[in-house]
Amino acid sequence: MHRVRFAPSPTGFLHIGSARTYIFNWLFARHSGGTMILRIDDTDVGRNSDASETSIFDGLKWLGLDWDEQYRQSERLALHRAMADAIFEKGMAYRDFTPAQSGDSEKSGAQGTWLFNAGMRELSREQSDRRAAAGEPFALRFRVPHDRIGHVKFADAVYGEQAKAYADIEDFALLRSDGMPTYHLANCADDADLRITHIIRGQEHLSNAFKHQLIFDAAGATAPTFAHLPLLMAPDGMKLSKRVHGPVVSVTTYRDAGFLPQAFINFLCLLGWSPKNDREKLSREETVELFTLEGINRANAVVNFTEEEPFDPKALWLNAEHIRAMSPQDLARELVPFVPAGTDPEKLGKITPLIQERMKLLRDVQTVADFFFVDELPPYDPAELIPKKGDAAMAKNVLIKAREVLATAEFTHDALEAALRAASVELGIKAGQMFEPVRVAVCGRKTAPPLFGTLEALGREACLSRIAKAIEKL
RNA sequence: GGCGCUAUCGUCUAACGGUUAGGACAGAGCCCUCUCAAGGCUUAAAUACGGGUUCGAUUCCCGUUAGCGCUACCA
Repeated sequence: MHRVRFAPSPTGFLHIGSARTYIFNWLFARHSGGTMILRIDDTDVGRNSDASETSIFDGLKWLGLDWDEQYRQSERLALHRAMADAIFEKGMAYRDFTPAQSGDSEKSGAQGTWLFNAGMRELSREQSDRRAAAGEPFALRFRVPHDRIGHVKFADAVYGEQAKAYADIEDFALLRSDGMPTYHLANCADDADLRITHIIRGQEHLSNAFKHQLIFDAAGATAPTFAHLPLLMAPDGMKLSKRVHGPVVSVTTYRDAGFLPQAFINFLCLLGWSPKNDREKLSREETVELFTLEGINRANAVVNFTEEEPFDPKALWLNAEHIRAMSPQDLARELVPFVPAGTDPEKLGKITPLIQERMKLLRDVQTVADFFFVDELPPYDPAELIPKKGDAAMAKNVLIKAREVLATAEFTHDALEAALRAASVELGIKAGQMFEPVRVAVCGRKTAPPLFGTLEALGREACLSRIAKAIEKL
């Protein structure tokens, strides 16, 4: 039985990279009939925030991907310390009384890898105990066997066999001087305790996995299978970050713009994973069915966005595909939050099929169908009313004729079309020349949904009054 | 700097060591058409570079270059 976990730290908004990690974990669990675990990794007390946690839950709720068990890392500190103690008692960790390094002073120093703080590794147990008993603060560090020849090894389900020489791994911290576990320790202790079978997470942890392997080994636990995921990059080649790339990296931005959850999931899982059958648009069920770790590739993927167009064109296209695939009834329901409050559901039901294949985002209803929701059309240039190869006089004739015809015609798509086409014949003009002024009069612009359905949805009264107003303009 | 990872059209990707290197998005053009879409057709566009191994490398190996990640008492 596979057990996987998503373990976000509540220190920022739910990022699309994190969402993708969640999605892959979820797909793996559901595909294999396993267990999905949500674990809030909140050991960094200073940086945790409630807003961040809310954002994570909101985001996951919107995605609609459930989980089976939930934990909070901060409630499991005893477990973490027990593991640290066990490792310490085995002599595989030691106390480091060196005061915490102030910031990134020599972070990118050119003098090779830092391995440990001089003098601390060799402290005798007596000395160490005495200083600790005296209340001197210390961090607990893993005693990496630097002298040992050979490598720490593990098989990554995505990246294959991994090996790193003991001599290249620094004595990382297990416990901070305030007694709180570090990420490495807490992670491994929890993963072991929760009997996690597969750790599916971002590639930024690939190098950390050697340390984690060391911890699992030291604690006498079998390490889960690691499966690292290629990272999401910005178009400028940088790692996506809220700070430099803004709201495009936040899941709620996609939700608020009117992405369908499944379209968003579809887009994200195609970034770094392929069903290998040229399928692009996938339903949730199909994705679960097709998902395997073998389909994950190794190169980072870039999410395209610009100042003008904040969403990846492929994400937009997929969203449009999913929108078109919905029943108009379902779509109308999704549209409700994007439409003026109090919009008549019946009217929305009439409008929806007219705009369904003209939308990329749900919020597009506001620009594509705006004229349905106002009593009075915003001002437009009367010149717009003049049809191709025509003049103001023709426009006026058309509108007067249209007003006459529409006053009596049955207000259904087919009847309307027949009536207006007949009218154009009567006037001796092309059908297009007939439709264009009517469209502008009724919609306030030249590009709009199909005319007859629009007239029908708008209703006789509104059409007639808008045409009358247009005639006045000429 | 050290260590790790990666490299196919602009982007996402496909290709038992043998294909005219395929698909999709975005672009261009045509068709359809009451405008706009949608749809159909067409088009342009890639194996980073250099060495091997092999009858034959996108595919395997080595090097170079480039990018990314880690190198914290953040995660």
